[in-house]
Amino acid sequence: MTVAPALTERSTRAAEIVSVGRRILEEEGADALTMRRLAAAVGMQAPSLYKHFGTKRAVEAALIEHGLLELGTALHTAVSGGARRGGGPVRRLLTAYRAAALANPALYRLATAGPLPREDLAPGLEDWAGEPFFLATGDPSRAQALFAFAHGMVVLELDDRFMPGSDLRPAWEAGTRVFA
Amino acid sequence: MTVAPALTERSTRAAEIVSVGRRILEEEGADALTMRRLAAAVGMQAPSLYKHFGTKRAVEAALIEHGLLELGTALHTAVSGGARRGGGPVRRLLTAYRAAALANPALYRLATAGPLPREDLAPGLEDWAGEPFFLATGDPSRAQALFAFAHGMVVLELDDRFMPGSDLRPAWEAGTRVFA
DNA sequence: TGAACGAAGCTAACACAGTTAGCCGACGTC
DNA sequence: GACGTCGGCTAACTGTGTTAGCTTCGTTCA
Repeated sequence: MTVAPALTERSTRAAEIVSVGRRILEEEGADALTMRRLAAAVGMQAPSLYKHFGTKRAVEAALIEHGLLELGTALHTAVSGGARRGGGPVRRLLTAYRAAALANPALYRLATAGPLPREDLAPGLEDWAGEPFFLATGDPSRAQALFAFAHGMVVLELDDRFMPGSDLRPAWEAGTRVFA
Repeated sequence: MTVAPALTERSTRAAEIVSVGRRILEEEGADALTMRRLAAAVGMQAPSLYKHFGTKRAVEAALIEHGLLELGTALHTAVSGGARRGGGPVRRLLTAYRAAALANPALYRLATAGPLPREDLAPGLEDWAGEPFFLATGDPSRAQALFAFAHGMVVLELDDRFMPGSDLRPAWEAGTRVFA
């Protein structure tokens, strides 16, 4: 369970579409990820996209795979990185989680908010990406609670839901202390 | 700060629109809350809605006010409800939070996910609704962390993001113990 | 009493979203 | 050489939020 699952295989053209889609997502935000916009960026007309992906959700599912893979990679290395790095596993996990999420906000939201198209995802990927929470806590329920805290912090920060201008490091610190 | 702020005043027609909108939201979900659908339900054409609300976001802001008011009310009574009820303030707060959120999932999401149109909200409402987290913890950073945990749990549960079929009570219990 | 005016409805229309139908050229295979 | 699939195209449909412009009704004011 410690090696990342392989992503769904795609033709080179499909892979190119996903890659361009990701660039749009990061550079222009989720609203810009439109079938027409995506098609134009890859050099075709919108309906032609449907020769490669059955629906927009399927394109998003491919992007979600990349998001989960990167997030999972960051969390696994953080948790398994031994005593060399500072703090216990919970602290390292939370630090890595926040950094990975804020590095690609749009991809993070796509991958973690809204319903998950599990049938379009590489098998085992979701479990693998979430495994570090169990590794850091040693208990399924605590893992879920810790995941909820981390996701809540990130999503509330991205949505600017905390009091405007408040420094969030103490809140992360409070959560870290409480869960460690 | 302990009495709920007054909501934005509205004409009777505008109030009716909001009330109908809320019914649609709860009975048919967020996707069904369409300007045409809403207008039809209230007995008019879609463009006529713009005589009462400048934009769909404004209608949603009115609904958000109701959501924040109800959520805040539930949290305040939970926190201020003395030793009569079981557990400490954190436990009572989290229990009330989950119950209020799951009672009206669509309204909860509208009120807590995505960017908040603060300029369209009754002044003080947001602060007041979030105050119970401070009252239960006595510390701003712990309050933010606890809020993040609660919101994360609810939103992940609503999005069915936990392993399918998992009982979430232990996770809530773990969070409760950790923050109490 | 009548003129003026604002509030609140209407229809028509626009731009843009995802998506479908149907056509067509290039390519590989029997 | 025929055939079929792959991957592109255009045209078009439905549904979204929203705007422009017209009308109608009730109120107000000279």
